[in-house]
Amino acid sequence: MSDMKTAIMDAAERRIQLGGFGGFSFREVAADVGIKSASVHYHFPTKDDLGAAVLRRWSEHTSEMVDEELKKDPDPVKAWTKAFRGTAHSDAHICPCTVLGAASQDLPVQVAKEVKNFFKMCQKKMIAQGMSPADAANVLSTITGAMVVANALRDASEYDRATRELVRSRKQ
Amino acid sequence: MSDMKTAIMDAAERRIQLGGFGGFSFREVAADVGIKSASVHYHFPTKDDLGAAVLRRWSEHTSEMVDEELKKDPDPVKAWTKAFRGTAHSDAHICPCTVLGAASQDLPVQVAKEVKNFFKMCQKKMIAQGMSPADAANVLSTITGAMVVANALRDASEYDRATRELVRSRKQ
DNA sequence: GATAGACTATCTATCAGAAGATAGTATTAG
DNA sequence: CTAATACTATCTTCTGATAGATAGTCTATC
Repeated sequence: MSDMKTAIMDAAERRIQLGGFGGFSFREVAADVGIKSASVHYHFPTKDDLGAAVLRRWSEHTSEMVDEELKKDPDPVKAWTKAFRGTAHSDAHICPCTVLGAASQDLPVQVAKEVKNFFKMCQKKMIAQGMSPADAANVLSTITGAMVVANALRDASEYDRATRELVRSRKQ
Repeated sequence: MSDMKTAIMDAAERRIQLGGFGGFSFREVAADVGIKSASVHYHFPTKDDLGAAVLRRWSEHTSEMVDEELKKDPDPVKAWTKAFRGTAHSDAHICPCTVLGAASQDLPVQVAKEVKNFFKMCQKKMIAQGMSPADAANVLSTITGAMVVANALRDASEYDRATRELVRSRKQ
């Protein structure tokens, strides 16, 4: 993948995190990376393509991140909580799949499918790591919602408050 | 409040639930209620005004709904879980404050403030009902995230799976 | 009771800006 | 030379917003 293609995806990812699919334009992304909007179309023919590519990369990235965390601590709940915590405490504050998941009914099919795949990946991976389907659903919802609430309240520590309790009760 | 003003807010609320703040236009809302876009401006001068009004009404409505649930069952966790469950299983599938909370960094200040107020209201009310601040943060995040995940997966029963576990573990 | 004025709600028409997308052209590296 | 990359220029459509006209309703005064 070319540097420019990566830079475009970085910019688009950031803007999706801030304002969702309708919250970014080819012109904004182009300005972010220092080219013209028509040139973005060269790398990603349509907006759908760009959005889907960003989400697919995020999903792969998240999967790898969780694997890394699991090497440090074998508890899957802790691994997932910690992986999402990194996002909640980053400048972006929230994961792009969560932003689009909340508004997924108005998304182009191609993009909505990637959103769906992200959450499916999370659940399947959790279950493969030994969690029950019920626990997987609960943990995924809690860390997802914690990002949303923390983002809305503009207080990243809200993520820790919501998830600390979760990890504690589950350790028993 | 006039019937037309209510109808406009109903239409805007619905469209916010589907696609967020950028996901609706004056023309769409106007068409939904059978008037022209300029007439919507008569009732709500700016888009910010309309969005903020919708969220404020939703917040009040939610507060009342929880009060109703509490009359049937004094357990606040159950009351909140049930109130949000109604939204998750409705046609809209998700609460407008959650949609905008996920993308709240790109919102007009007036609207972002209403989103913040909604989540603050939820937490304060939970604590006033006897929940600990940690439990309030955890429950609010879980039911919020459950709506997002269920919406993304296009499966409302996912809300039940995520929250059933929560209610069980908390009852002890 | 009738009439003048004000208010309410909607309309038509229009604006300036931004959006996604395309065609055709230029530049540059191998 | 040619292939990859980025450009200029442009199109159409949609957006929030405003100005001004119109019709109906309410109210207060004569």
